[in-house]
Amino acid sequence: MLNIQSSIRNSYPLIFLFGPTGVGKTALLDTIFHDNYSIINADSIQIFRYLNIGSAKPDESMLSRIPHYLINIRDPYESFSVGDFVHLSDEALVDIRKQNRIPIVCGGTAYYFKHFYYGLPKSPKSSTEVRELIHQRVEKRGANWAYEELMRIDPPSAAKIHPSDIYRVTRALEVYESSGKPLSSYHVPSSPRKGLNPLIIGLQRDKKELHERIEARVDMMIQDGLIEEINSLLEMGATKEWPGMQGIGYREYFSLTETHSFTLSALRDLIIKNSQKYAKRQMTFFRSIDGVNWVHPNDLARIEELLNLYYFEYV
RNA sequence: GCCGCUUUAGCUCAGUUGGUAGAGCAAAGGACUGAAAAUCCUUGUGUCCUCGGUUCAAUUCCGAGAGGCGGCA
Repeated sequence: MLNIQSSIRNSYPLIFLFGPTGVGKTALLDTIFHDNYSIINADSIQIFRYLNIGSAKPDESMLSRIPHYLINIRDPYESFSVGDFVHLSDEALVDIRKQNRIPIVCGGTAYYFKHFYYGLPKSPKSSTEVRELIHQRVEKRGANWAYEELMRIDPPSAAKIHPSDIYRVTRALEVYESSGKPLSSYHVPSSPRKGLNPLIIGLQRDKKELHERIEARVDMMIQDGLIEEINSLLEMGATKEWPGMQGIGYREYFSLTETHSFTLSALRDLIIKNSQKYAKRQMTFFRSIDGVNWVHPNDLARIEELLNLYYFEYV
C-alpha cells in the first residue's frame, strides 16, 4: 500500500494510539491495525510476564497474529521504568522499520508516551539502592526532614513539588545523592524529539459508557480466572512490594487481605472503583499532550480518514 | 401494640452546652524531570425527616407524626 522508504520528509510513519483503560485499544488494533503493522506496547503492567488477566494483556492468538514488542519482557519482581521504555522502544522502532512495517505505540501509560515523544531528561536513572538509602534517612530523621533537605539542596524543585508528595521528594533527593547535582539543573525537553512526526490518535468514550465497560471487564477478568492468576503469583512468592503487584487487579488483593476484609465481591468492587479513577487520571494526562486526534473507537471511518491523510504526506 | 435507639452532603457518620454545620469515601477539575495502573494538589448551600411549641433566634430543647433498626409482646 505504501513504500515507507520513499518518504519525502526523511522520516517514517509512526502511530501513537492511546486512551484510558477499557476504552477498546486492543480490539481496535485487531480490526484495523494488522497486516503491515507492528505494535510497541506502552502499558507499564503488560510489560510483565504472568500478569495476563489482571493487566488485560492481549491473548496468545493476537500476540501471534500481530508482532508485539515490549510485552512479557520482565518478571513481576523486576524493575522497569520510563527510561527502559524509551530506550527499548527506540530499538524496536529501528527493528520494525527494517522490516518495512509500520510501528504503532499503543497503551495507556501516558507518562511513557510523554517521554517517548519529548525525549528523556538527562537526569540520572532511578536506583533502587539509592532510593532505599533515602528511605532509611527519612525513617531516621523524621517525616519533615526530606522536604527540608530538598529546600536546602534544590529550592527550585522544592517550589514545584508539594511537601506531601513523598514520591517526587524522594526522587529529587535521589538525583542529588547519585549525581551531586539538583534535579532542577536537568532541563525537561519542551518540544517533541526531531524526526518522530507521529499520527496521534486518542481513544475516547463518554464517562458512563467507559464505566460500564470497565465494570463488565472486571467481571470478565474474574470469570477468566483472575483469582487463580493471583494464587499462582503468590505461589511464586509474590508480595505487594513486587513492581508488578502495583497494578490494579493485584494491589487490591493485598490491600484487602491486609485488613482482613477480602471477599470476592469486595475485590470486584474495589478493582472497578480503582480502574475508573485511574481512567480519569489517564484522561487528564492525555489531554495535556499536544496534537491528539480524539476519536470514538467505533468511528472506524474517521480513523481510516486520519490514516489516509497522514500517509498522503509520505507517498 | 409497648419500650429503647436512630433520621445531618451521592454514601458512612461527626457536630452545634440554642446564633443555619464538617470529616472520610464518592464525584468534578488539575499536576506529572528514569517506581507513573505510582504519587500528589484543589473544590463541600445541604428543606440538618415533617409539623407544631418554647425562644429575639431551633438543625440543636419540648410535643406529635412519619421512615429505619433493635428488644418485649
